[in-house]
Amino acid sequence: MARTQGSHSDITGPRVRAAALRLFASQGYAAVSMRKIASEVGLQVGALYNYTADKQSLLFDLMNEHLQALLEARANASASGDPMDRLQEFTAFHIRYHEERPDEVFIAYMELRNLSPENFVVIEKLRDRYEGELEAILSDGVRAGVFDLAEPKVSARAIISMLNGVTTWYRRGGRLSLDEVEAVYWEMVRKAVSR
Amino acid sequence: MARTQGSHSDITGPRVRAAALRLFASQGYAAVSMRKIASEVGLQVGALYNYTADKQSLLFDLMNEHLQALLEARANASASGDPMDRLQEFTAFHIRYHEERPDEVFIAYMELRNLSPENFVVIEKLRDRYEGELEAILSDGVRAGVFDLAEPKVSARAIISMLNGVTTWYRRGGRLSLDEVEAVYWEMVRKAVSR
DNA sequence: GTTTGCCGTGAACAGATGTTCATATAATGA
DNA sequence: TCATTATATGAACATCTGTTCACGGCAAAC
Repeated sequence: MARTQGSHSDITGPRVRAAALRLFASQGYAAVSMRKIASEVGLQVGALYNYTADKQSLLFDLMNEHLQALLEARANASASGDPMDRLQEFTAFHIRYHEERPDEVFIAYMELRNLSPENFVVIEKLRDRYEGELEAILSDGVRAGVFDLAEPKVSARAIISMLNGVTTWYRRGGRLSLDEVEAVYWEMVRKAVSR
Repeated sequence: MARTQGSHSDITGPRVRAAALRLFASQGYAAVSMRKIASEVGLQVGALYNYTADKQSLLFDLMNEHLQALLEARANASASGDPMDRLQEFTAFHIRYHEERPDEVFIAYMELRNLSPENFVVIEKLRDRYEGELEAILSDGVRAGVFDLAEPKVSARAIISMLNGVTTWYRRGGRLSLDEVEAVYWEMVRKAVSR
């Protein structure tokens, strides 16, 4: 037997990545075998290696693409204006962007330790760049006298942790709409940074 | 060959759990084999089964003991008084208790998906009980007019997420002392819940 | 209509996996 | 001193692991 009718690289490739994403997110990188990914796509194991050099690259590529897309989306959305407006925009952006990509986010925060050392530094740098944007907003606000924060760097981490928590419990169709969730979190963030 | 001189169950047992704890925390449950745990303790694999029924029980026992101890520590420390004092006490308690047990905390939040379904519901219930204590403080505060929160349940989760973040970056001997970190977080929590 | 090369299969590899068990010794209690 | 028990070994098990590769058929290019 050989390739079945109508299969093409530009279809199978994304399907492999999508399957890996879903499986890594739900069971964890180490618990997912290449054979599980293959059978999810409807292939034999060997065929996966037409689309990835190895399992590690599959993980790295997923995280890298996610963070690249995140930074790009930020670059396009980034508001100018006073720090309070920028902070609100950042909060809303983070909650919405992450809610739309729960699997990517989950992997990016959970599977860091399964990256090879070289891959880890790459991903860490991208993550720091994103978190640095929030820190810059907070520092600007402190300088302008709008925010009252002794340690903007620590506060940035605290806010990111808080916002990331949304993805661990929020489910569409639940008691609260995403608009309502966003409003609750923004109220807390706004008050937390104000004097 | 058989058992080597001076080995005893009440020494080896804790050593097995300690090794499992350290390895699970640093590499993840799925990535740690029973042989790795055994060699960390200086045993052959088979001997581990004198101390645990299987690998899954090892994980469950670690998480269960951690959460039981956490709830017990809470029960002893729980302050009465007005909601603001109770919230401050909870914040300080959480940061300190978790900082002292980074491995246990890490496992309790990261390895939930590697629990069998039956074990998961047990652990989830314990975790909900802990988070419920914070929610109760917030609800009391809202009732008393001290706090201004539209959704105490959501706010409780937000605060827990924020506080948990400390363990992901805080390291002893860093730029900030734990007292300083605690102060920064408490300022943010206090302002976030106030009107 | 023939050739080319992409995209699969299926088997093989060397080693790792969780778990069980017959066996052997050291420590304990009689 | 001897029998018992607790605690370890080491080998075995069936299965799974990531990765490689010779092979073959399909579809497009000439």
